[in-house]
Order: sequence, then C-alpha cells, then structure tokens
Amino acid sequence: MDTAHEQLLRSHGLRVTATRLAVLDAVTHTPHADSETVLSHVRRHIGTASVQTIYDALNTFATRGLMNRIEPAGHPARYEMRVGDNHHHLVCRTCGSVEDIDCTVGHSPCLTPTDDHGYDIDLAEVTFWGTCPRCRSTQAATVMD
Amino acid sequence: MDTAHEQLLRSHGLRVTATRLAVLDAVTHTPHADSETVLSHVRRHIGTASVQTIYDALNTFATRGLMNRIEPAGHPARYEMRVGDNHHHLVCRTCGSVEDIDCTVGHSPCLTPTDDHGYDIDLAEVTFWGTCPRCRSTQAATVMD
DNA sequence: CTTTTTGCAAATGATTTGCATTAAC
DNA sequence: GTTAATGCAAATCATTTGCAAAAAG
Repeated sequence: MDTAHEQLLRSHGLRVTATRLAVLDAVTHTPHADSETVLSHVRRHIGTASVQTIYDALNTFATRGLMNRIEPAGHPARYEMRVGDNHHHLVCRTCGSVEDIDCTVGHSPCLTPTDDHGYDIDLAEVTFWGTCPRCRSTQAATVMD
Repeated sequence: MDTAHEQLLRSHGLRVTATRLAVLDAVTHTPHADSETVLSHVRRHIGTASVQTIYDALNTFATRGLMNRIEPAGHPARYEMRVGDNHHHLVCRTCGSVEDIDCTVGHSPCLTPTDDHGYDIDLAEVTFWGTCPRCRSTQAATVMD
C-alpha cells in the first residue's frame, strides 16, 4: 500500500526514504496537516525524525508538485496531497483549521482578472474566512465577561 | 488635510496622536505598505517612532475596521485603507508586492460556498498569484546559469 | 562512490508581550 | 486624574540555513 507512495516519489525523481514515506502517509491520512502534526505522525510511525527533515520533505513535495501548501494568514502552513480537482479552502480565523470547499461552478470561477498589471498570473485562489463550530461555541462561552 | 484623519480616529473612539496620524498618512499615500514602509514614512514625518507603536497602531486600525490587513503567504503583512468597494489582490510570489484588481462581476463572484461545514463565514477572499514584471525580468537574467 | 537526505545547532525575521513612562481626554 | 498610547527590551514561534554524518542509488 505504500508502494503507491514509493512510485510517487520515484516518478518525481525523488529518493525513497522511510521519513518521506511516513510524511506522505501523514498527509494522506490527515489532509490539511501542519508540520507539527506531520512530525508527530512520522515519529509515531518510524520512531524518530527531526523537525528540519520534515520541513525539508514538505518543501520538496510542495515544490515538486506532490502536495499543495496552504498558508492561512496568521497560522502555520498546512499541506494536502495534490489532486486535480478544483476546490477552495475554508479557514477558521481563530484556530486556523481548514476545510475543502468544492467550487460552485466546477472550474475556476469568474477568476479572469480585469487587469493583470503586467503580472504573469499562475493561480487564482479563493479562501473563505470564518469561525469553525468548535471555536464559535468556545467563544460564546468566553465572551460572556 | 489631516483633519479628515483626526475625524476618522475620533469617530472610531480612538485617541488622536501624532504617530497615528502619520500612520494613516503613510497608508493613504502608500497603499499596500508593509510595517517597515510605514515605520520609515512615520519617522520621516514626525522624527521618531518605535516599531512596536507602529504595530500597535496598525493592529488597532485593522481590528477597528479603519484598514484592511493583507497577509500574502510568506511575506510581511501589508495594509490598505478600508474602502467599501469589492476588489481582489494580485500578489507577486517573489517579492510580495500587491496590486488591486477590480472584481469582474462587481460583487462577490460565485463565492457562495457549496457547503459551509458549519462555519460562520464572514469573508470570501480572492487572491491572484503570479510574478510581477520586475521580478520576471530579474529572474530571466538570473536563470541563465 | 557519488549525490541526496538527514540531523543538530544556531540564525532569521516578522510580530507580540510585559512593564514603566508619557501623553490624550 | 484616569485611561489609553508609547517606547524599550526581551520573548515567541514558524521556518530556514550551514555543515557534518548517514543513507540511497
């Protein structure tokens, strides 16, 4: 079952290591995982791993296109396996948790800029900001000061 | 001319100080300014100001709704005066510079999420990512290794 | 055996926090 | 005279960098 991940690495010209397989495993099983979550998952699986190796693996994967890096402002980066679909992200302002949201129109929605200002545009990103149910109930209890 | 800014502060229940007026002035004259740009502008205008005071003013303004804070992933936060229009942002991946982009449809475009996952959504944000003309020409010269 | 990955430690860089001083109301 | 704003120093926190040791091909 991790043969698929081995193939994924090789097909991108990357060396197969226990750490990398564990990182792929972590993000596959916990979409939108942050580096800390990945680190603890990896340690649980293969015993030991350094913070820097996790960052290196995640950076490599994001750069080589195996993963997407999601960077919610004010929160640590999160990662998801790269899939071909078109989806957006819903981010909690309070805890930074991320949910996928299908695109309403199935493809990039009205995202052709009116004026590209000479930029070479490669991505239109849609982010929905809000408060997740859990943070909302916590706040409701807290705000009663 | 800074009377307008004084009124803006008072109308939001904020005290009028030289630093705050200079910060408002900085962001008005340099939309999408980052804290460093604001700091140097303020120092040029009123002689002295601490980093922390700038951060405090910008945070207060963003929280109280006088400004929008734009946080391009991987780059320092930038600020713009809050206006009622509906526009998006075009961010350079390399240098983090920001340009405004008018919304194609004039109002939030196809931004009603298909499933809100129980979140209390307050904003749909559209960000275009690309490379600005300046960074593109620099890279073209550099990539020839 | 050559190149890539890993691990450790130290550095970076934007931003925040605590607290005493000063200025606004 | 209160309360809020400022300034200074030190802390925080995610992430990066430099370099030597270990592992992959």
